[in-house]
Amino acid sequence: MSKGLTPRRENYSEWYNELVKKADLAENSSVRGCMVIKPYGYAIWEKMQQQLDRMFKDTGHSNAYFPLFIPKSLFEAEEKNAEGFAKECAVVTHYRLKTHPEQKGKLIADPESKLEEELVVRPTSEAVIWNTYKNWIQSYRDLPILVNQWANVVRWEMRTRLFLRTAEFLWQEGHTAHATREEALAETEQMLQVYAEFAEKYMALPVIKGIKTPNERFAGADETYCIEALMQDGKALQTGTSHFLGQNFAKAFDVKFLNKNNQLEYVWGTSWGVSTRLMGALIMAHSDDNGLVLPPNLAPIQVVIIPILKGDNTKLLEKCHEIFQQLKQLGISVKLDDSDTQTPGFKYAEYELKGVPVRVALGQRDLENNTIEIARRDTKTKEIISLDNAIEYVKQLLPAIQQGIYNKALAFRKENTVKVDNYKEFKEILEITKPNGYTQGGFIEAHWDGTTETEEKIKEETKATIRCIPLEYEPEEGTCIYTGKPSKRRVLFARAY
RNA sequence: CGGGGCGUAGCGUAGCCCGGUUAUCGCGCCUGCUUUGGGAGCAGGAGGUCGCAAGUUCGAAUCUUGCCGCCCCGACCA
Repeated sequence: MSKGLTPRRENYSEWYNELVKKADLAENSSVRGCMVIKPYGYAIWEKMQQQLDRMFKDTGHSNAYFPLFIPKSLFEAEEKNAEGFAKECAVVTHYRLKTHPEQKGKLIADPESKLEEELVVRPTSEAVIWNTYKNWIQSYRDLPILVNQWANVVRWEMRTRLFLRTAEFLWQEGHTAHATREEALAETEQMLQVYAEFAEKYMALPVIKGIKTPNERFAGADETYCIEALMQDGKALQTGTSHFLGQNFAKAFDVKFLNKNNQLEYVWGTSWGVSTRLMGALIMAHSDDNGLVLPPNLAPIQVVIIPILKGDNTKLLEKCHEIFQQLKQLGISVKLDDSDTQTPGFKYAEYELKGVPVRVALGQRDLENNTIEIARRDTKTKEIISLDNAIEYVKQLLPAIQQGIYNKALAFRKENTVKVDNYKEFKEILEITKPNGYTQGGFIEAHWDGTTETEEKIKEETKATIRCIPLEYEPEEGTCIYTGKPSKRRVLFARAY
């Protein structure tokens, strides 16, 4: 482990890449565009999964699993969806290898094994799932269907970055079917709410809920809802989406049901997902030049105990084990690092790099004074307190850190969200680098005339896109910053990942 | 797919322009001793198809050609 990270102000994306690797979250694999998620990184993902899964179950959903491969004919069925993903699909064309006729030890796809129908590796599962739902649904009594799946998907991206954009990634995709438009819309909004709550309470990440413009909408949806977060470099990151599919997939796959009046109707659908990209959001929202900063609610290790070993450590280690047990009984995930292969200083740096929220250090001197040193990762502050209060102190410290991290991110977002009313200022804001040396742009609230042409022009000229039409913004009369045409509400612009 | 850059030990690199003993240095790794309250010190040690292939040459990490891979910038994207 080499010392130190590239500071954010020197090179923000270098900082990100190094952090992901040095904190043992993930690494590049020998497969182009695909990553290996390492145990520590996967542990964080598992914490996310567990909590999200709980929230899905609490809102009535069940998990299921659908195939990785989608026959091309099925994939084609919903035209817009197919078109939207066509350019990034991996396609299976053969089902067998054979020895190379000339080169010993080499294999080639057996030309004899060409598939009659090619298989698309799922970039998303609407096609297989709606094709299946067709068989599950006859009557209004079969509805709603509330299913989620945890799976991997493949999107052949041209440029990839660990967690933010990889050719294969892990996610969950919810797919629901409903008898009415209202019910499907309510589901779409409910799941957006679930995502927002998860982001704010668990990831300590404030998010803006909104609706995508037609241009940014999911291929095959009537409406796409999203949550958008602001990263420390001033770029926006979409952290979750929830789609109202209307009857598009029902029509494409002929999914009808008999309603109470004995009339045949198409089913209404939704789909919603979050991915391992959340890991990228977590990293870029909170971490600093010393490494990861993890919110306690998602930290695989919430508290680490480091004994300062010297001479006879029997009493010291006894005390450490006692503290370990007491914290563990409170349901805190705690690690006692009593290895003598590293010095304490090394361990401090290491656990800081890994974002462990609370560090507890105990040495001979503490035993004599009946004290203990407690350090918090988010503020980099440490205190020496009485050993008698240690457990209680740590217990209240974890929620305080969780809140502290959220508050900091929220304050950052407020500082970096501006209302802008003319295009000149709009362009200037995007180019200003803040005193910290690495924040540029941020969220810009501005009026837009509602046309795709204007949106595209602004994107071409500034690289900023409309992240969403925020749900919670009050309507406000104004004029489009680009065309001067009338506008009824502000939308949220930013440069985005 | 266009434009730029890079492949030398697990990682980061020097050497290449101007070919010539045993391929440089740092981190990491191993052993031993001393250490341990913010990334320990000293001593010793292991580790290399110089991306691959062909060519030029008495001789190639170094020059030439071809190929492969990776990174950065653009178009596409959770």
